[in-house]
Amino acid sequence: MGKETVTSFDVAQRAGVSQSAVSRVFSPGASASPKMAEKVRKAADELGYRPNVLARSLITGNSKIIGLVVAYFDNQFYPEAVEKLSKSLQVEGYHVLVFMASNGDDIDKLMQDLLDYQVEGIVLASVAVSSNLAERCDAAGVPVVLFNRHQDDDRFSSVTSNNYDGGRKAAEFLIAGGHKRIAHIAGWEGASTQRDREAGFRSMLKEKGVELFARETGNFQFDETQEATRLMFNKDVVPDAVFVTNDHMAIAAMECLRYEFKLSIPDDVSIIGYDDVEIASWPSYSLTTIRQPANRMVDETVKTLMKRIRGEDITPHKIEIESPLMIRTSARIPQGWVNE
Amino acid sequence: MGKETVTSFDVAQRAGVSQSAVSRVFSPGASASPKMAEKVRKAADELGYRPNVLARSLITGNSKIIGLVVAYFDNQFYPEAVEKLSKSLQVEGYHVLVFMASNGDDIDKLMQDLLDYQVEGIVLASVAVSSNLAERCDAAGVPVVLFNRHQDDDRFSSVTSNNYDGGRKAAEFLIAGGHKRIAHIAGWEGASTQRDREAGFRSMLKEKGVELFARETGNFQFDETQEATRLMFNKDVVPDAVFVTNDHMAIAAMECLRYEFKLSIPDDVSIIGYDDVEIASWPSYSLTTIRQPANRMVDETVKTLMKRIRGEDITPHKIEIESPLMIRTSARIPQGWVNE
DNA sequence: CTGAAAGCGCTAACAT
DNA sequence: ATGTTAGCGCTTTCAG
Repeated sequence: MGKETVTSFDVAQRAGVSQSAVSRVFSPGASASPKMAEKVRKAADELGYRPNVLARSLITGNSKIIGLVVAYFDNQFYPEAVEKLSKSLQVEGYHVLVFMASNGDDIDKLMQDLLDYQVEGIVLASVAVSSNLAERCDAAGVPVVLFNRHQDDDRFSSVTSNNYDGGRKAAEFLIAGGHKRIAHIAGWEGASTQRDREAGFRSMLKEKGVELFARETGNFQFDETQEATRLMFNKDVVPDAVFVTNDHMAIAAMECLRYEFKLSIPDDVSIIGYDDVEIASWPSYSLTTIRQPANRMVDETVKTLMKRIRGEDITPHKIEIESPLMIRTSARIPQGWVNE
Repeated sequence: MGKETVTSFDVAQRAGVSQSAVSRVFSPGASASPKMAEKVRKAADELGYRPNVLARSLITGNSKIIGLVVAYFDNQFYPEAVEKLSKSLQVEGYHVLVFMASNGDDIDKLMQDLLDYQVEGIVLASVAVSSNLAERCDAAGVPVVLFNRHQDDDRFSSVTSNNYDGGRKAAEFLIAGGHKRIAHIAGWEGASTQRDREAGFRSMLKEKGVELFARETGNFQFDETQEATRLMFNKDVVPDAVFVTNDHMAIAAMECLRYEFKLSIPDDVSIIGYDDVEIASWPSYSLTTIRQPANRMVDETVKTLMKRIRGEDITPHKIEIESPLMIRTSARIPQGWVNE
């Protein structure tokens, strides 16, 4: 086990130049003669020198690291998004420091830890945070973007799909399909996505004069969703359609409906989800769902972050991405339906 | 947007003590009188002071960050593992800096970047690395553990399941089930997991005097696996059982077999996977598979890393975790089969 | 274009 | 137990 650190000083010595010359050669906007650069590069290679990013950031203030807080990977939407996010950030020269928020963790504390690492930006995936922390991030000049959530706090940017509209589309499709007993299985009500999707869903129902037939909560959890499904279908009269708040939960419901209740989808009951995760398109589910475009959401997240880091655009934005209905076969297709 | 950094110096001033006193109060094994600690804490709180981890690490040499390189999240096994890994490391006071290796990326370069961040350890999930890099990590005193892969290079620790044995179990189960045309769909052959699982599988086949009926490659990819499946089943005589190298691919194969070939599982063909990801247990698949215990693998990874970081145990180890057969219904269950 | 010198925020001897 | 003094490895004025 070796631990001899090769410093810019060592390189300077070997190349017969000053230490600051070495620094220049390894800095982006450097001014060094080709000859010098050559000498230095050679010496560096021979010694196996590489600049210490941490030392650099201490002085420049640019750690080149972005903090990411994410609650869980069960819902496939998140690993998908995180993979894309990480890759996008990498091409910008940034890297992601991950904080997994275990259930019941103090998010504020996590974010403090994050700030201690001198992150240049923070993305919060599916977690909310106190306004006290918002304050601190603001004070530290660290931009925060909420991914797939939004909060009223004006200090945060957020990137979501148009959840309200998505909810409306789900309702419209189900109603047009001639369903008479339309139900909803909800996620955790503290989440803005849940509230917005449901609000949109209900607004369309109302507009068409349709009453919500039943409602249960699955809390974004697979098991709890199955429990909710049982509650909903252990009745004399059961729904003929259900809008489930996300695909992960929708699939839980489908498994339960098919294998415990022996119901046929969509003949006995139509299911609509939200997200359009990879799994949704597998033939076993062929889930009709509202597509939440992870790619575009990530692009906007990165763009927002970079702008704010570069100080180009200081004001937080709430970005909403359009989410199309992906028609597959888990929900009855209305006669003559023409998708917008 | 503020950016006034509060330093230990500011706190010292306000508390009327020396700067090093502040440092001591915020250091683990500090020696500070209760009174002093009190004063300092108060001043720190009022100013919103928090130690700069990067500055600290510059001097202590402990960045408290672990580098993670991971290739993809498509295979659910990885997000599961990464979530657990991140959480475990967090309780040890470490955090994970993620590098996503896009296909075709130069892993060596990625690892160099990682080293530039002064990571204290590196875990490589499903990627291999040149011995040149092994050299550098060794020189830098940074322990590397291969997760779910192994390499012959002695400088790396590795944590895998007992893939060879797992392959044997799969074959044994299929043979005992009376299958006559046993096939294999392989992953990328550069991966040790693939080689080991297949080697074990074949060794048991041989032992029982059974010939491998067919073999195709799915390259760990969903689509390619479906292509491989088509190749294999667009024949007059087709397999009556197939061992697929991992669950992710096994599910791809099942989708193809059921919905394109209208085959019944396990009546027409038995399927065995490997990993036991969450999805495998869903009723739609009820996949018989070799369980690769992510929990234990992560525990061993963290343990190995911590030991080496603390300098307690310098020698790299190759750890193999036992992997039990999870019997579900995707493969015919042999008459009177008794699981070990 | 290059070198000398200062200092980023902190910890760790070394004194007291 | 506390303060003083050196740096960690680097970037960045400032002279030359």
